[in-house]
Amino acid sequence: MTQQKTDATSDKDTGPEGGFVSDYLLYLLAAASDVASAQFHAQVRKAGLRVPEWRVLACLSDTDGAMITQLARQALAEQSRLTRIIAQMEERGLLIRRSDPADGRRVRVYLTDAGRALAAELVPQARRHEAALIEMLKGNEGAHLKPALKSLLAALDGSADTQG
Amino acid sequence: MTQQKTDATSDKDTGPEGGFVSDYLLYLLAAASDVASAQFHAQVRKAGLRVPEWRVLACLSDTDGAMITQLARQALAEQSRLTRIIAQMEERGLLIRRSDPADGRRVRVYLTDAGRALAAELVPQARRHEAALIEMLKGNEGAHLKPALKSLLAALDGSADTQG
DNA sequence: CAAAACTATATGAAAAATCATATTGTTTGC
DNA sequence: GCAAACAATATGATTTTTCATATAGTTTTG
Repeated sequence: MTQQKTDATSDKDTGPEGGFVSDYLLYLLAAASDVASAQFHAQVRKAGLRVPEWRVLACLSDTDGAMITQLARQALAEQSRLTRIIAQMEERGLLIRRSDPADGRRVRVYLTDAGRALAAELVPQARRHEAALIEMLKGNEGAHLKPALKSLLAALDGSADTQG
Repeated sequence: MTQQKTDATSDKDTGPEGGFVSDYLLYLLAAASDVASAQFHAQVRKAGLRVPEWRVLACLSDTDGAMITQLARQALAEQSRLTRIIAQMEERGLLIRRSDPADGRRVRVYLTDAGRALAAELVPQARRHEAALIEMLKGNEGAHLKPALKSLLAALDGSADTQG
C-alpha cells in the first residue's frame, strides 16, 4: 500500500469539502467579503490609501459633512480609530474637520477638492469592479446576492437582544 | 424657513439611504459579515477565545492534522499570524504541533482533548446561532444567501487575473 | 442655574496584525 | 549528489487596531 491520501489532508486544499466550516454562514460571509474585496483593495492601495481611508472617502462622497461617529458606523471602524484616520487624512489634505456650530462636541468632516478628486477617481473604479463581479455571477444564484445581503442587514438592524 | 433637515446629515443614521455605499456589494458583504458575526463573536470571547482562535478550532474540528498554511487560508488569517496563534493555543493546551514525518517543513496541528472539548462546546453554539440567523430570514430573499455566497466564492476561486 | 447624566471626540498604553526576511527542509536539474 | 530553486514555518520590527478612559460640550433635573 502506497498510502496515497488516506487522511483528508495530504496536499494543498482550500478547505475540507464536507466539513462544518465550509457551509457555515459566518464563514461564507467573511470569506466572500475577504476574497471579493482583495482585488479592489489592491487598487485602493495603489491609489495610496489604506482600506479604511477609502471607506471614509466613499462615505464622505455620499454624505459630505458627516460626523466621526457616523463615519465610524458606515466605514465599519471603531470611533477612536476613525478619529485617527480622519486626523491623518486631514494632514494629507484630503478633508477638513470643522466643529459643528450647533453642537460643539460634534466634528463634521468635509472633503477638500483633493479629496473629492480622489473620490471621483476611485468611486467609478469601485463601480466598475462591482459590475465585473456581478457579471461573473450571471445565471447563478449570485443574482440574489445583493438583495439577500440587504435582507440580512435589515433583519439584524434592530435586534440587539434575542441572543443568549 | 425653519431649516429642518436640508443637508442629509442632521442626526444619527446608519447611512445615507440613497448613496453609493449603501448599495455597494463590497460594503454589503463587509457590513453583513461584521454585523452577523458580532453576536456570535461575543460568545466566542466569553468562552475565552479570540476570533481567529475560534476559527482555528473550528477548522481543526473539521480537519484535524491540518498544516499551518492550510489553516491560514481557511481561517482567513496570514501565515505569520497563524504561526503565533497556534503557538499560543499550544501553550494553552488546546492543540499540539507535530512536524510531518513525510515532509519536515510542514507542521501539522492536532487538537488535544481539551481543544476537542472546547470545539464540541462552541461548534454547536455556532450552529444554533446560524440557525437563528437563518430563521430571521425566512420568506425573504435571505433564503438565497448561502447559495449566493457559495456561488460568489466559486466564481472567484480560480480568477487571479481578469482585473486591471 | 448648578449638579448629574449623557454624548462626541481624543488619547495613552497595550494588544493584534502585517511585512520583510530568516531559517529549515525538500525537490529538481545537471 | 550538489547547487539552485522552491516551499513551509518562524521571527524581528513596525504599523494598525483596540481598550479604557480622559476631555470637552450638552441636556436634564431639581
